[in-house]
Amino acid sequence: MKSVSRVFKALADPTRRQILQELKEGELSAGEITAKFPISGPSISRHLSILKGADLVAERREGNRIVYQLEPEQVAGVVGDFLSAVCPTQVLRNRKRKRSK
Amino acid sequence: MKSVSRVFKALADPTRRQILQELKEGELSAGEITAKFPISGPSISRHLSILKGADLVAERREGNRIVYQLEPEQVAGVVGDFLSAVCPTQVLRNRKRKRSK
DNA sequence: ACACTATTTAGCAAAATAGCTAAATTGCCA
DNA sequence: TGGCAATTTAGCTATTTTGCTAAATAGTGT
Repeated sequence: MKSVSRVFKALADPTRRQILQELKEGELSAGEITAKFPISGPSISRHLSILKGADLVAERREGNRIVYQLEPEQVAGVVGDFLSAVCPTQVLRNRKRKRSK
Repeated sequence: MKSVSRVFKALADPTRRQILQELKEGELSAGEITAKFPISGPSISRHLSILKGADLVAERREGNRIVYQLEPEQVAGVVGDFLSAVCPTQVLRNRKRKRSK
C-alpha cells in the first residue's frame, strides 16, 4: 500500500489519533499506553503496529518493555503535503484567524 | 459520529482524497467526477455523500445535474487542528525545508 | 532451568467498507 | 403526459477492521 494511504488509514481511527496525542507529551511503553484506554492490551498492540507501519511512531525495546515515540515529521510531512495539494494557499495561511463554527 | 472522525474516515479512502484534489481545480458535477475514475457512478455517488457528510464538499443542484464544490476551510480546519494537537510547533514551522526521504 | 512481567501473535466474531447491478428519483423538454 | 439524462438509493457480496481471549515470545532475575 502507498505511504499516504497507510497514514490516512492509520489516522482514521480515533483511538490511534489519541495515542499520537498522548505520545506528543513524551514516549510511553505499550503498557503505559494500554493503561490510558478502555480496551485490551492486544488491541492496543495492534493499533501500535498500524501506527508503526505508517511510520507515525517509532519503537525501541528497553529491557522488558517496548517504548513508543511519536514521529512528528512523518505526521506533518504526509498530512501537510495533502493539505497543500487540496487547499488553496490562502486558506492555509488564514486558518488561525478564523473563528470556530 | 464526531466531526473529526467523520473527516478522517472520509480522508482514509484514496478515491475520496483524489476527488478532493480534482475539486481543487474547480467545481464538477457528479457525472464529470465519475468520468475521471474507473469505478461505477453509484460508487462515486456514495463517496460524494461521505465527503458531504464530513462537510468536505458542498453540493448544489444545477438543472439536471448536481454540482460539487470543495470546502477547503473544513479540510484545513479539522486537519490543521489535528496537526497542531500532535506536532510540536517547530516541526510544523520547519516542514518546507525538509527534504523528502 | 523456572518463574514472572511485558508485549505480541493467532484465531475468531461482529461490524463497517467499498464495489457492483437494478430500481427509484429528479429535472428538462417535446 | 411521456421520454430521456443525471444522479441517488436499495440490496447484495466480498473484504477489511476492530474488538475479544488464549497462546506464544522475549527479557529479567533466581
